[in-house]
Amino acid sequence: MDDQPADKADARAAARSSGAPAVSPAATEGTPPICSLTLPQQIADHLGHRIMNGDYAPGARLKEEELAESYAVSRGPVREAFRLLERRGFVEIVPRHGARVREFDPADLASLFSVRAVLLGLAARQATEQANPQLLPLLAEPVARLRQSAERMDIAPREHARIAGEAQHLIARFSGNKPLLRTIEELTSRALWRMAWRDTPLDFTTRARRQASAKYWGDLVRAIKAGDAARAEHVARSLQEASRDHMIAAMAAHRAMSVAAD
Amino acid sequence: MDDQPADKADARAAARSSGAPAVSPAATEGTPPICSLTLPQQIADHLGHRIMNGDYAPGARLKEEELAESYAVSRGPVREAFRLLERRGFVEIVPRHGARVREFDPADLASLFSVRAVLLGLAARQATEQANPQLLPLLAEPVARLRQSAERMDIAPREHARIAGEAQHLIARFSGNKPLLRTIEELTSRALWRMAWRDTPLDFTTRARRQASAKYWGDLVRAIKAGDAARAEHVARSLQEASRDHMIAAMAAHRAMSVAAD
DNA sequence: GGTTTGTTATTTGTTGACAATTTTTCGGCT
DNA sequence: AGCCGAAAAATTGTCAACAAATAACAAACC
Repeated sequence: MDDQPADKADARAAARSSGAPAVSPAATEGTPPICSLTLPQQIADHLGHRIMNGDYAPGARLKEEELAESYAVSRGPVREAFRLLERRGFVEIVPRHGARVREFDPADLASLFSVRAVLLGLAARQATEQANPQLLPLLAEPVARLRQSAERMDIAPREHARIAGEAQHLIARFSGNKPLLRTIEELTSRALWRMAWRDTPLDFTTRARRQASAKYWGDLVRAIKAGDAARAEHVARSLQEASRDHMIAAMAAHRAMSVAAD
Repeated sequence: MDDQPADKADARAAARSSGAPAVSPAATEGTPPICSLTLPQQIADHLGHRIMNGDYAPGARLKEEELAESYAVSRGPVREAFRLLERRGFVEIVPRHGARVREFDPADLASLFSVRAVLLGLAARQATEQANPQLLPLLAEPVARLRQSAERMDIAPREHARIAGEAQHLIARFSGNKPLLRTIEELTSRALWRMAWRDTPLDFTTRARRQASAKYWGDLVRAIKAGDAARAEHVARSLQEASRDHMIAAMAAHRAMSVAAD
């Protein structure tokens, strides 16, 4: 007696009532109005996290119907979620072949950081030129925490990275350059994804590295305070490039160890 | 006797047979297979050109159904075309309010070129480091044409701009940095759109400017040939920054004249 | 008269079905 | 046995209709 659309409707109902794989706060049917986030956006966020988590390997196909079923929605929102994820650099959409998780080209990681380095350099320069008096007070706190973290090594690597990212974001924001901010944020999300990749240690933050980084940040703050835009650019860029080189070296070492274990 | 869906179907049929506002080679029903380009892509291309042409003012709303009817397709492809155009920076999509042509913030134009300048600087540096022997021969032709154009002023401004863009693209390609190339191309498409805006003269290419530009290109080629990556970066960046400053000045002058005409 | 609220109308969000295309599989051939 | 070709299955592309949300408008109230 069950006609075909019935099972799908049932699946949706089940997913909605049992909150398991449902998008997030949709849930118990009693909560009607405030989702604020669009359905495709919720799906994109969730899928993005799953991709970062390694649930989908790079190059894996993302089938529309399959995901639509798992999220208990139709294919339309899923398709739009793909577009959002493509914009964020997580997937690539090939016209007649569907969406795939973007491949992981290790060489691109270094390239990504090189680009980010020059952009953050420019951001530091323009932020110095803007000379917004709000910047230095706001920057003081994360920089102090970074220094403290380098001295006492009492902050987890992820937290250390988060604070550094916060400081970089401040620089980008106060550059007063909207396209620059936008571009940096896009590249950052891609870079972080690749860095967070699976069993990569992510603990590139040795004591020496943290101390070097703290020194750079001190120099950068001084340059901004002095209004020396050219120096600010140079310091910010060098900071990022040093970070990049350290990361590449650490990854090479890690890889060598892995190979040796075979 | 005509029910509601009939008129729409008629509209589609009419648009298909009379090739007027149809996308492009869809047409007479007999030509089935080779479109190679997806429907949303065709729509996005066409809409993009219309936006560049000024047919839609910045901030104008792009209504799905309206465009769907004009292109004789459903709303689905139009919606996806919006997403493509958003990626290219032509429109912005506000979740529950639809798509609008992106506003024209003159300040962003200078910012865009600043970002482009540092990125092309990095591209020149890395292209020099790569030292691919194919680059210099390929670069020779457009640079020669640029120099000739500066001497004889016998090339239209648009063509001059096109050749310059071609040379820049070569630098970006031969940097061997995929994320960099990608980013530069994205920014370029946005910048060109804004430059081509309406009655803007676009003729920033005075004789003096062309000569200065040609000189920069000569320096850049020499730096690449000499393998001096740092100098290549500096020259390429300076070239773009000079171009940016000239453009800003020209636009300010143009604006002053327009205001004086009131 | 101005503000607020209820109603209507337009526009976007979502859905399920159908069509076109691609990928896979199976059979036949060299 | 390996390879090419054709049918079948699976997957994406497109469509038209329905539902929800927003925007516009009108009327009533303060």
